Amino acid sequence: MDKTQVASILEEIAVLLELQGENPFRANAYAKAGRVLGQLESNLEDLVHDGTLKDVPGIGATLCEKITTLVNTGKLPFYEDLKEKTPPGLLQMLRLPGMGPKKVKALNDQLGIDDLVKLKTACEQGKIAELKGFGAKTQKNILEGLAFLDQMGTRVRLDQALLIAEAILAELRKLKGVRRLEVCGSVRRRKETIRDIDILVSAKDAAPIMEAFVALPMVQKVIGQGPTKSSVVMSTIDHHASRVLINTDLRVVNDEEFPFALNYFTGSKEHNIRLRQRAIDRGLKLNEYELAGPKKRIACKEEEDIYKALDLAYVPPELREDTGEIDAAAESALPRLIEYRDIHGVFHNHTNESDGTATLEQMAEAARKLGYQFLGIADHSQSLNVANGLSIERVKKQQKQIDAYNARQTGLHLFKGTECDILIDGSLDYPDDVLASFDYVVASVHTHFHLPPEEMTRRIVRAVQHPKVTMLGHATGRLLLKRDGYKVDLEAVLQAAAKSGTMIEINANPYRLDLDWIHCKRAKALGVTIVINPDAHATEELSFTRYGVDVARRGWLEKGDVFNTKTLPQIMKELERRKTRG
DNA sequence: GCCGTTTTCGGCCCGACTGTTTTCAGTCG
Repeated sequence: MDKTQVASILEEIAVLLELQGENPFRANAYAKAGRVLGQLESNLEDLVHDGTLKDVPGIGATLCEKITTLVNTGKLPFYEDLKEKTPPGLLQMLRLPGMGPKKVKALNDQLGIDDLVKLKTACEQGKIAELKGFGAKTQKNILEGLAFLDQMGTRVRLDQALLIAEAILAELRKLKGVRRLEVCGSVRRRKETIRDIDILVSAKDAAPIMEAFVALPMVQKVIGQGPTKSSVVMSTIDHHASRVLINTDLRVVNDEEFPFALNYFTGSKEHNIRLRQRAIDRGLKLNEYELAGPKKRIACKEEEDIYKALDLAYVPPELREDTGEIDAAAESALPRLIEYRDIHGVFHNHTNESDGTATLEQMAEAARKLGYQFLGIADHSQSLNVANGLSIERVKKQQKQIDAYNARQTGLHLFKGTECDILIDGSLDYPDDVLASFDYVVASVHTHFHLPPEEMTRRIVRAVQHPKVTMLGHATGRLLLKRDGYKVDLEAVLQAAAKSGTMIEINANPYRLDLDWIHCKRAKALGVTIVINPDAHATEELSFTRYGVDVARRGWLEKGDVFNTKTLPQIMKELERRKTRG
């Protein structure tokens, strides 16, 4: 059983324990261990086998033993028993806003309610309002929540959250009295999926801001409205015409408090706990309103000042995941993170010759307008019929078209590429002489997703080792919130890439964001070069690149770690070198 | 269940808001 599966079981155990009425701190220990495992860079199997698992912070003797059992046998009797004891309907009930483990347990114990249907009936019969600790309002809220549950997804993608967050900021910015404003939380940290949006505003008078916020046209439902905090459900239609619903909180503080609140609400929780501990070690107190010693406050105008006051270099939001950033900040060893403006062009893009919507000319013009020095054209290869993959004849025709374009000297250079399918056995979809006609080759898996992990790993490693392969496309094939990646031993893939000098792509399509940020650090440590590609199928999708830069930043990558930060002459030289090598 | 350069027991972030209550528990982030 792999890391992700173990992590999700631990988090499920935490919920089940809470529903049993267990000590919440015990439950939290499982949840925390789950999160820690989810962020582990190294292979869980390795930690288990060399006995270093218990050295991972948050994992003690008991959890070490349970995790070991899970990894080795794929089962855990403790977990099975817990699941046996807990009706699955209780977990559904927890999804209702305002319903936590205590209330669910009370309903189950006192009324025997163990699923959403029974809950709805009890509400309609007025039985909930009669219970101690419940009332008419709670009963009504449950009914409203039940009606809402069907349309309410749990998380949304980063691009969807940013669409809403940026629209809200634009509206709030217009209001009189607003001094500073910022989106906080996981959106500011640029996590790949988002559960809720946190907006922070500083103003002298909070009330009018609150009023305007809950009256925004995107607001579908007001969950709560207090003097300094409001909570609503926002609704909008995204670029692909699908409805997006997301919880959004607004906090209003005064301007002196703004940097502290900004820091606090940006999180992550684990990062905040470390910061607060560091404050305590210095005889200070840090919370969302102030950094203070026993006698007086330490003035901080900006968020940077808080880190400075704690003898730390400023930690960019993307790094605040408690994966060593505080120690690095203390030693002035933080990376100088890559920025969007460092990118001079991208390699993995499609035209209407395969499954894109724009012509080669249109894609080139869009890239030129973005200020890129180059654009790589990488349409699908011959066997991928569903995506109108290019026959060898059509490849030759497209390459002539590219030569003709480059001869015109528009200021943008087009590279001849292909997104070449990795066939089931790890061989490539064009013969070597055709592969040699491209400037570069992106190799990707698009078929046979369900191979056994060993076979999938062998397949991808073989492709990575192929001398004509320049870079590996979307390493796991995941589609966020839709489809898990194929089962592959990424460590083996990264090691193979390091050895053969093959690059690994961060696919910046917001559905993918694959390679995941977690693996970027490991790739860097192994000396693998990363390349950020939008996988654009339309001119406007070239802008996906920004999300790939976000992933790279979360993965501690610097300009020098990413191939497409190099200038056109440098890239031409490097691609030429690779061609003559193979 | 985890953790410890004050502790091997007794903490574990803590404040805002809601709804139920006459002082507070539960939920959420």
